[in-house]
Amino acid sequence: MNPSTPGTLLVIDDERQIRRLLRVTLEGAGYRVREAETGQLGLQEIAAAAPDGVILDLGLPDLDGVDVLRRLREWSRLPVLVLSVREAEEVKIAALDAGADDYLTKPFGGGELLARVRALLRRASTDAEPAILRFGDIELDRASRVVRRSGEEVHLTAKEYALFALLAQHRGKVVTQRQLLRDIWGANAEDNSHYLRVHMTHLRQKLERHPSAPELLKTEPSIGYRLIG
Amino acid sequence: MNPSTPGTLLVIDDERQIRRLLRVTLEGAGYRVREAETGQLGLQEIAAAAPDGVILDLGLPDLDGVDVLRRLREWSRLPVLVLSVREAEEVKIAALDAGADDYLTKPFGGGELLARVRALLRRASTDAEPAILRFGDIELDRASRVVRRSGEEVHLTAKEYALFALLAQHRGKVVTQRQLLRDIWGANAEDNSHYLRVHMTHLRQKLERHPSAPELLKTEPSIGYRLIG
DNA sequence: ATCGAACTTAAGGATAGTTTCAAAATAGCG
DNA sequence: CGCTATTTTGAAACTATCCTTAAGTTCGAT
Repeated sequence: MNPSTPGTLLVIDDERQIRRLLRVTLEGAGYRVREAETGQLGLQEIAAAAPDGVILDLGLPDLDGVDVLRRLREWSRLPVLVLSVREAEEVKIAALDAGADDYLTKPFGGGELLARVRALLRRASTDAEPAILRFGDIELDRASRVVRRSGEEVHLTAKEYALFALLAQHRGKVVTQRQLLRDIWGANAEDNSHYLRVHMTHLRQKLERHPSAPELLKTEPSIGYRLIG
Repeated sequence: MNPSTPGTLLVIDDERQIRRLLRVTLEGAGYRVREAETGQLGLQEIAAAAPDGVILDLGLPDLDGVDVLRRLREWSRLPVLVLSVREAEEVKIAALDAGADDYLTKPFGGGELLARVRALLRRASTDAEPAILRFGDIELDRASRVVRRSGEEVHLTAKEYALFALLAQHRGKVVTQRQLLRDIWGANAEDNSHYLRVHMTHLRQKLERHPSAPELLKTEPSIGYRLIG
């Protein structure tokens, strides 16, 4: 938003055309841009110039883009936006797992690029959330891991708490079954949506006024659940 | 809108007459116009001159117009308006599937051409997709996966939401039935256009002021649907 | 005008998904 | 080690959503 401090970005890409496209687009929006042609040089540049964010093409000749990312993550949380071609799903996922903050599929429009970059840098600067969240007469105290209902403490089991906390973190948004399962039970339980259903029932019985007509913990059939806040 | 920056357009057409007609009409409205006689030359011109949009005739002698489009889409999302004769439904659909942004049937009036071109460029300039899209009194919050109508939340089923979100993503441009079916139901449901019709009816009943005279969700008979935004 | 293709709309049954209860397995704690 | 709390598993009833069928409508073409 503030054009005086949009920040410096490092583009790591071996194709000159793409580098030029990125430079033009980003400088047009007020960012300063540095370039590196290989992963090796990119890592050096990061250490030397300390940019505010990195745009990393996954199709690099020397190091695999994912490797660059892994190495970087050994010592830095610098925001990284990853670039890939549509087909490379595998690579994209590997990159996200290795700590990429976002990805963009080639070909992309200038507007989309800028939006992603903005989001990338914004996220990096503000990720603090208050410790106590309130939803009607329910409150979640994340600092002490306690849930209260009209002031009274409600005992939740580990899974119940994890579920509630995750939904609370995304208050108002639908959280997919897959996401819930992956975060709480791990990646290999992604199909056991039954777990979710059972624990959701328990949660409702502890937190809802009328458990069978929930006002707080809503179902989105075949998608996921959502906490109304 | 702003006559000082209407942009440069590349016309790719083998018929001199049509090129002249387009040039006159577009320059009259303040656009700068470049021309290319074949698909081959057109692609070169795009790479060299970087126009803001392309008007592509599908009836080219060297490359099939659809091929030109496919090649272009390998590296660019440049807005493309496609020109075809009324009879060539197949080709038109193929072009839209290959990534054309809009189409115009020959013969066409100058006013219609200009309106489409304006829409084409406007759309391209604002593809910094914000999380919340607005269409009249309807808003689509993609982050939360929620749709509101005059502020009130409207509940959409999974299919309805997918359909609406897909159309919204391509606001203003026709999305082919095939595209919709493939994206939402999967590749093997490409013929069941009836699914679309039923769910579109439901969507209209939830979102339109007068469901049987839709202002938002328009039908393009035998092509697809289009969300006016 | 009439026809046909494509579309809209309504309604019921089929299906996929959800809730709920309860019992079996597991984990955690004294 | 045994007890309890928790989680997982299983089964049944229930519900929302989706698909299908069928009738009516629109619109361009013959």
